[in-house]
Amino acid sequence: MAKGVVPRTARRIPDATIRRLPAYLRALEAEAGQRLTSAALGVLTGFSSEQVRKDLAYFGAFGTRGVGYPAQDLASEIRHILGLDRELKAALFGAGHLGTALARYVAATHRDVRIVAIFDPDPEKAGSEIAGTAVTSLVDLEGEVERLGVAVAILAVPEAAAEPLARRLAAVGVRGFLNFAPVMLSLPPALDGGPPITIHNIDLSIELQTLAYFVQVHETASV
Amino acid sequence: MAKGVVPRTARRIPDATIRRLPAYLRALEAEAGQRLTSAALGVLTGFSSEQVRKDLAYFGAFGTRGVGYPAQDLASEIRHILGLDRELKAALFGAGHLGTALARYVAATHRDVRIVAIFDPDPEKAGSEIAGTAVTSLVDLEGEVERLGVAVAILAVPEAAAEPLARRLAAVGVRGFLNFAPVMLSLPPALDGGPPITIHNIDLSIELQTLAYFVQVHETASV
DNA sequence: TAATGTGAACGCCTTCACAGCA
DNA sequence: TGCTGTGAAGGCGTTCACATTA
Repeated sequence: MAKGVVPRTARRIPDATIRRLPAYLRALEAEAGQRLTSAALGVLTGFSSEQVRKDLAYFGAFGTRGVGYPAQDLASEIRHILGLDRELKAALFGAGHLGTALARYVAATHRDVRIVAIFDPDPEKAGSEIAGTAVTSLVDLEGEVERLGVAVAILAVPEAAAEPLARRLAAVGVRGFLNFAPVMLSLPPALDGGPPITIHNIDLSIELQTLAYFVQVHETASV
Repeated sequence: MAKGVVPRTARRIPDATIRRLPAYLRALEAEAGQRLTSAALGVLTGFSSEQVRKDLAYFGAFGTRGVGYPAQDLASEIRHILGLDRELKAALFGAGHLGTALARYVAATHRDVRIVAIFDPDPEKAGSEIAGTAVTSLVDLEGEVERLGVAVAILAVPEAAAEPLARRLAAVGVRGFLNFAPVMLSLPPALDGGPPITIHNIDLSIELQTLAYFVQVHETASV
């Protein structure tokens, strides 16, 4: 292959690969050494060295044969691939315990993601502040979201509130959702040929109930 | 998800199938009608009808050709498969905002999962109560866990605390972990040929950072 | 020599197509 | 007739094996 800049759209990249990139990034940032081999990165992240090499090779040839990967440069590269070299503007919905925990966690650990607004319908919460961001009522929700340029929404709201809210947000251009409510969000497939909408669901019940299965199965299996 | 050794059952059941069972169960309980076809279940859960049929067929022939599946019976069957016909005893670690939210959510929505203990090192929290369960200090952690028969642990603790804690718990027989700390837990592979340990990680950073990728990619793709 | 980058083989899931049965 | 249950086909992702190169 010709040397130099590798086209970023050359091949289709597996979702599974994308989901491993944050782990590589975390490991690279924690190490901060000069170089790491794919084997070392594998140990740090729990993936095989072949997996590490294949994943990274989708985006270009960042390593040096016989040596390994340059930690700093590779970290920058992954940040760029994930789009974390530009600040991601997020809005949080729901200032309950879950929302509060999320806001604090993001503020404390993600320089690349900024929570630009926190919305909650409770009038008693409006005006308070969580991790440096004011809690706002839902009056003029759409106006605020558009004014702030919110790209993604984090939904920490009750089950019934999630879908109507998501629809309103999708209508004003929010294209990513991190949904903690135990419902399958079904949104219209993006208005008028606009960019697709991505939904990531985090469902505690699924995790708990599948955990129940694996714990139970292993119980019977050992007999 | 953790891989885990697969026991000898009739057929090997894909992990992906297990992860869909809670969605079927939720849909069946919400409907509560007499019968549902695989197509109807598919619409409710967002999966294809073939997928629904294949998943259910792994465990037996529950449906009637030309008719569909009996909602009540199928729900019971799925609860049995997941092991939810016996109460799952869980302990929660960390009584911060996240832990509080989790405890309340589980208490409010899961009759089949019971949080039998909440542990937190903060002496000011010990003695208080969350969702009807007392918060306990870490004194005699092992004794309490064994006495209560804790099967799974929910870890809502700081990053640094997660792995040492998990090791202590694994040593006294806890076999399932739901880990919210952003670390790859690496536990010894189950002591003396005992049952395997299952770890489910819920990592907010991974979800946020991959969401950043998809939002970004679609941006460039549409131009 | 050591470790990357990559075609090929493999295995797991999903989708397809249809046989089987109330 | 209508919908389930299931072998076969197909697709996707991981693992293997090795050619490649600093």
